[in-house]
Amino acid sequence: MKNSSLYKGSLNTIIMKLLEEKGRMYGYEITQKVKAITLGELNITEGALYPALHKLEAEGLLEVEVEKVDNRLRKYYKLTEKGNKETVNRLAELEEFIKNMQNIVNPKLSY
Amino acid sequence: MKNSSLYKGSLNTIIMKLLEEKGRMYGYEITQKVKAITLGELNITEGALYPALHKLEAEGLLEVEVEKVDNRLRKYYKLTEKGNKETVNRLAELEEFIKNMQNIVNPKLSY
DNA sequence: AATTTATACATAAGAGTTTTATGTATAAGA
DNA sequence: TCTTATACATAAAACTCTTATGTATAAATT
Repeated sequence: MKNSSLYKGSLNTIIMKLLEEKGRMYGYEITQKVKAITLGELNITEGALYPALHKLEAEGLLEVEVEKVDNRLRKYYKLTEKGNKETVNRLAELEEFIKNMQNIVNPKLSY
Repeated sequence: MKNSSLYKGSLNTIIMKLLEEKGRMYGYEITQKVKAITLGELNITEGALYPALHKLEAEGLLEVEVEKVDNRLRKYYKLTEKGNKETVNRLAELEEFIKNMQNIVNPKLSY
C-alpha cells in the first residue's frame, strides 16, 4: 500500500466520479476498480471506504440497494439526484485542483 | 478561503517544491506565492503552515536562517541535502498522483 | 489621530479523514 | 486443509488541517 498522503481528501470525489460513470457499484468493486485504474498504486482501505459510503448516503448524495449474489451480500450504491448535481461541482473542483498543482510543479514564468 | 479538501496532504510537497525552485523563502512569502500561483484559490492558513515548517525542519529536510528585515522577524527556510533528495521523491509521487486522478476523471476505455 | 489592513511569527483546541486492527461470513483455489 | 478472494463493518489511533487566539511592527485608510 504505497498510498502517499496526497490522496487524502480525494476519496469522496473518486467514489462519486466512478458512480457517475458506472451507474451503480458496490464497495468492494470500487476498491478493485481504483486499484486497476491506478495500476495498483492506490489501495482504498475498507476502514476508509465504508464509513465514506455511509456518510455520503447520510448526506443524501448516495442511495443503496442491497442484493444477495452467490449467497454473499452486496450493497450497490448509486448517486441520487442531489448527488449528481454535487458530483458536477466536485469534478470542477478536482480539475481546478489538478491545474493548480501542475502550475506549482511546472511553473509558468511570471509568478 | 475556498480550500477544498483535495489539498489535504499536499502542503509538504508544495512547500518543498517552492523551496527547491526559489532557494529560500519565509513562511509568509510561501502563503503569498501559493495564493498568486493558484489565482487566490488556495490560501494556506498559518495554523497549517507553521507547524508544517517546524516538522519538516525537525525531520532534517529544511534548515532555517533568522533575519530581521524592516524591524520585523523573518525565518528563511531552505532545503537541506536530505531535503533535496526527498523532494525528488515527493515530486515523482505528485506526478503519479496527478496522472492517476486524471485517469479517474477522464478514463481510458478498457478499465 | 485613530482604525484597519498587511506583514510576520506562533500555538492550542477541535474537526475531519485515513490507517491500522479487528471482527463476521461465504466461496474459490492451492 | 489452509490460504486467498470476496463482502460487509466498526473502533482506536494517527495524521492533517481549520478555527481561534495571541504577540508585534509597518503601512494605509478614514
